[in-house]
Amino acid sequence: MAKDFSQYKEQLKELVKSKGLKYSSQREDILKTLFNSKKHLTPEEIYTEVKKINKNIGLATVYRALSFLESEGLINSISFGVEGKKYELNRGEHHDHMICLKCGKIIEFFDERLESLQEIIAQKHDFKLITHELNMYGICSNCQEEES
Amino acid sequence: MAKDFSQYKEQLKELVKSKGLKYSSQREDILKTLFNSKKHLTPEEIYTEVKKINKNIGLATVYRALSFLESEGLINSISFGVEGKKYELNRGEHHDHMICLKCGKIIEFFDERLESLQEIIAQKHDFKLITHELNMYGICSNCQEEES
DNA sequence: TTATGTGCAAACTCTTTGCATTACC
DNA sequence: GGTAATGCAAAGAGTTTGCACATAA
Repeated sequence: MAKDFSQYKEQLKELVKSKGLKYSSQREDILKTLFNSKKHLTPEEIYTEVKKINKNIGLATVYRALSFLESEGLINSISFGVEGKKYELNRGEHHDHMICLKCGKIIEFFDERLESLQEIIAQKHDFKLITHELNMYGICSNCQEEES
Repeated sequence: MAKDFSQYKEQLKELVKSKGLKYSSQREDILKTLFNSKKHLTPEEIYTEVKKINKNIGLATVYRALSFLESEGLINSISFGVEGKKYELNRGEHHDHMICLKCGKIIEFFDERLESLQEIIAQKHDFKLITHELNMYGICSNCQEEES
């Protein structure tokens, strides 16, 4: 069952309170923008989106909020070769990415075998695995059709 | 058997010739710097290194050479969260990376099971896999000892 | 000789920071 | 009322580009 936005909002409120910080509508709006997005967004895209709700927000606030939210684990970022950093809401389900080199489409997937295999490899190197990032680059099925 | 530098130099010469371009000592020096390095280097670090051989080289030349060499597959780049893009010589052996979050150490590894599993997953999504990048983040064995 | 490659500096893009002001607790 | 958060503008870092000159073919 997917969480609805009020649960993320609650999470943010508790986090802010537990740290003795203050709640702000800006951080909420940014979180909501990521909640509503089906794809990964750049800081610039988030800024544009949030402005539709709150015309007065500044780009610096977006950057500040993003690093805060990421350091607290409410959101995640991925960085692909050329396109720079992109953010997504941490919906509590780890996944990896396939990125189409033609159209830029991002396919999210999860495979348990991949997870456990990495754990085995880490152990072999006496490495304490905390997290990982797997990006598979190639051509998505749509673009393959267009090629032929 | 590991290749020695003359083979990379030859590869560069042939590439340049086949494209109707010109050979330059700068590109060679940059390639040699990557050949001699045991770790991944940032453009700035490469610039500093190359300057020891060729005092007159410009940073712009380093950037231009790096994107040329990368687009031709002679070198590879990886980009970790904060530290930006880093380059390494393509020694013809694909590998993935473990990155220690404490000391920044990079461990290279290769595991065939990981490769074939990705191929299987890609097929399931009708995705034509071309390349991938797997970064595992955690604590290396040295840093684990220090912790306890 | 002629086009590519280079070095330098300026331009650009992305991100961070300083500061006065606003707004939460 | 006191402190964190914001908006703005300026500063920084990293990278790219324009142009005149150097150099390989």
